[in-house]
Amino acid sequence: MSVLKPAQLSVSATKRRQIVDAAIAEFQENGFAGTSMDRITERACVSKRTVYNHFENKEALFHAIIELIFEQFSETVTLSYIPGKPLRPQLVELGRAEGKLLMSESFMRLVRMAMGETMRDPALAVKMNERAEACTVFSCFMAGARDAGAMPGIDPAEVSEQFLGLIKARAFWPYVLRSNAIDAETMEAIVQSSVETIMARFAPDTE
Amino acid sequence: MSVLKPAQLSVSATKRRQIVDAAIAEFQENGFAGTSMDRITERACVSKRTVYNHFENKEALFHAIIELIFEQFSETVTLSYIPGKPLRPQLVELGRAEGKLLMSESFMRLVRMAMGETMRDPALAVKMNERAEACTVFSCFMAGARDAGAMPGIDPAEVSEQFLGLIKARAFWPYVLRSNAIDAETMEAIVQSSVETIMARFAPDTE
DNA sequence: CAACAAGTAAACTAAACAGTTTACATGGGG
DNA sequence: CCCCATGTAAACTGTTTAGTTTACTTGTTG
Repeated sequence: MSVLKPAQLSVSATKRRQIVDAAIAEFQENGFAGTSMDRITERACVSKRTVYNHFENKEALFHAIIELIFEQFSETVTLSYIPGKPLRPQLVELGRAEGKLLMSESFMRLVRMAMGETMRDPALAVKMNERAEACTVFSCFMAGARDAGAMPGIDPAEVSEQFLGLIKARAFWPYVLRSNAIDAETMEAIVQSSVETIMARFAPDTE
Repeated sequence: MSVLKPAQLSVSATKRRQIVDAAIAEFQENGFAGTSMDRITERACVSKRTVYNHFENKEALFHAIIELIFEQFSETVTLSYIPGKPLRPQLVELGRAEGKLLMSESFMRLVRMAMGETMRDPALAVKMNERAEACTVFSCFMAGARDAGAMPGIDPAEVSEQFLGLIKARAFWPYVLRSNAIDAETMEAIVQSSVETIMARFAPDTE
């Protein structure tokens, strides 16, 4: 039992990394049922037994990977409302952060695959449910704005859902269904227009 | 070659119907890769050769079915703007029609599966792209409202996308990802609030 | 009713798959 | 320096799959 510090290359748990990387790619490209352990093995440049030493079976490998990717992305959008500063530019900033995530090729591939698998695998749906609390960031932001008097009397959950909805309607949804990539310019316009709508409804007096 | 009129039971193209029904169920339950032709055969109470007489292969059967279901649903939301009548109740009506579709169990199952398959099958993405023009209904409605002076100066596409986005953010998206069913009461509240927001932004003077 | 299109059951092929086993290699810590 | 965690290659099991073939039956139409 080695007691290596995490920063080190940990000998040949590099293997684990190779497996995980290969599995991510394969699952993203072919979904769960469409991916074979043999292909993962080959892509990872690793023996099949090694794969089964690290992960009990295909299902376990799949779940480990979903967990991992969600972890990686849940750290992306982190902003909170700063009292005193005007609301509009802060909303724009928040929208841009979300936009950046939605423009990530790999994130979108993951989401598309995961959606398709929630049907086959109810446990995955539960996992996604828990992780989907990234939306909490938005909710907390709106609560902060309300408490500071910038958006008096609103329901933070409702406003954050509407704001996210406006952005996703044009930046996320079309991308998921039709593989329409979105350029930075369009994304900026979407964010601006979404902020405009939210302000008109929930902070009409400002400005 | 029989020349039977469509209304008739067309002898044993009943078989075709059985195959299609079974395939719809299996594909919705297990996705493309997860579905076997044998299971379709069995569920259809039909011989395997019969399946292959009607559809060249699994892929062809899958595409025929996607086509079919989209056809079936593209007729659901059909409303156009009526000049003279006030805008708000008409928007509510439009929102309710969309809501009804989103509350359909079978439609949502299809969408979830289809999303997962768009990755594996680019041709499917193209097909969904074409079909997604159901959104045209919304766009035309908004254009009608603009031309009648109810929402002056708007971009119909933008408004329709925002309206749809607001509804889907709470009625569609959570359902897709987390299998959260939505009751009629909640749906009505969502429609009302979405209309409110759209009015605040794009028709503020009215009322 | 004869003939043919369409259906049936069941066995078959060839490939892919998840997961196991075997016999062997290696390299780093005690 | 020796030992054992861990890794490797490759063959193997048992199952599942898409798609074919064969020998036979049925129902509709001319």
